[in-house]
Amino acid sequence: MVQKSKPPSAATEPERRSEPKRRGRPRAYEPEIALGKALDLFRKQGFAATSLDDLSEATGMNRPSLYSAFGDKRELYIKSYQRYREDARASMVEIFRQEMPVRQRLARIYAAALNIYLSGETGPRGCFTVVTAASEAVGDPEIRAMALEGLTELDKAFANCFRRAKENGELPASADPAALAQLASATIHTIAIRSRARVSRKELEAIVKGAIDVMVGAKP
Amino acid sequence: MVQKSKPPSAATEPERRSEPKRRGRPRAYEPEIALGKALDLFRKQGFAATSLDDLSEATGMNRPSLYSAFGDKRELYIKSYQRYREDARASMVEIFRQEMPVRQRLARIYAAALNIYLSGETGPRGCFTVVTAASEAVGDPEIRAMALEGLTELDKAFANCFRRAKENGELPASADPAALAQLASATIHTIAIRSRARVSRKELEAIVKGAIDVMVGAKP
DNA sequence: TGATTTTTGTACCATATCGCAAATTAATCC
DNA sequence: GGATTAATTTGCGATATGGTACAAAAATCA
Repeated sequence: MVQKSKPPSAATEPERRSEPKRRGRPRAYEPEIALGKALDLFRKQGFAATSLDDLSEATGMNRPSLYSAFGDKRELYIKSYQRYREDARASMVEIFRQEMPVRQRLARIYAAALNIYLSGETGPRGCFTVVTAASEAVGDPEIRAMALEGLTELDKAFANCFRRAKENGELPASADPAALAQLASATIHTIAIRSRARVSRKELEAIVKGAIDVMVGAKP
Repeated sequence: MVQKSKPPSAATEPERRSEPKRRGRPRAYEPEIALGKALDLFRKQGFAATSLDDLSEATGMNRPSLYSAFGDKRELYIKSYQRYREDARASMVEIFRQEMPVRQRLARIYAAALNIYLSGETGPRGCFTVVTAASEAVGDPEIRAMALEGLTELDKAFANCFRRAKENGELPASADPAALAQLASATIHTIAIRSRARVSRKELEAIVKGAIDVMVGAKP
């Protein structure tokens, strides 16, 4: 029940700035990587199918430690989802910010999404929002709010992207950024779902290419 | 533990043709409606979160009866999914078959989809494939095969639809039916997901309209 | 009526699950 | 070194879960 054989010495703990010299027994785990392991499990199995024993084994923490660190199962699920959203946002925010042609921007966003969805040792992990959060959303208002936030955040980013493209003359004046954005989001959703059904990366990339062609016009 | 207070007399059982005069004690349930109740539950809660007690209560059958009729939980889940796909196909096959303008055909397909996704007494039920089957698909080859089948079946129907539209001159010669089809499927998937997050019917219809406009051109 | 057949109803088993309490260990503070 | 603090470990308990055995019930057949 140990996360790392090597205990975190002062030298091997670069993130703790100023070393606050915590009082009691030191933690045998690092919260961030433990949360990452929990996230992996929830993404793979969903909420109900993931037991505390599974989580305990994956994180290397026993149950009381899990509770003291993250609260009960539902809280851990929610914290995992927050972490997922932060990671996903981090992997895309730069692509949305930098200046580049729409086509390239879209291609890079979808490449980032595919990397998130297809990674995983025991099979593709898919998208947290699509695979499990949407499922829990009907019954849990807090999860529903987070899922909605995730959906609209992506819609807005895409809408912004198409609006800029229109201003740059990359899209015709008749283009509707909001409608295009929702199609762009829909493409994200469809590859998330298909990746769960183990559709190959190649096919998913073909879907992405076709979608981009329809949205911004076939490459000249 | 009774499905209907009125026992099925010979007169009130129109579907059993020729009345084979079954030998033993008559069933207290009708398999078709019991399967429908199980389907509702699985759609709402997914596989793991649905217990046999839940299923027993919903179907009005006790567990031994459930087993003798449908097998274990996984088999019941698979039979529910088959039933769902049959129902979904039935609600769309005519729309795909009949002769009508693309725009109208798409509108009617999406209306049918929304009816499936938004119905439900305790909240929107979403799409079986998207909400729960995609989740189980990574770990279960049989479910994965069914999910893949459902996805490609829809893709093909849409591709066929766009191919005909192109032949009829409703779409430009440059249109790519396969790419459009995958976008049309993606739109199905996105409204399935959003419906689970309780996005209103109005908003979903707006998304559908925008998607149709992009796919076949804004209405003149 | 009595034998046969099929389904139902009750009860049960072994295990899994969530959550927590109590004792133990390892660090710092004085 | 002893007190204090915080995390770990072990283990428990109440309940839930998937699955099944077995007897009672309700129909047909002879």
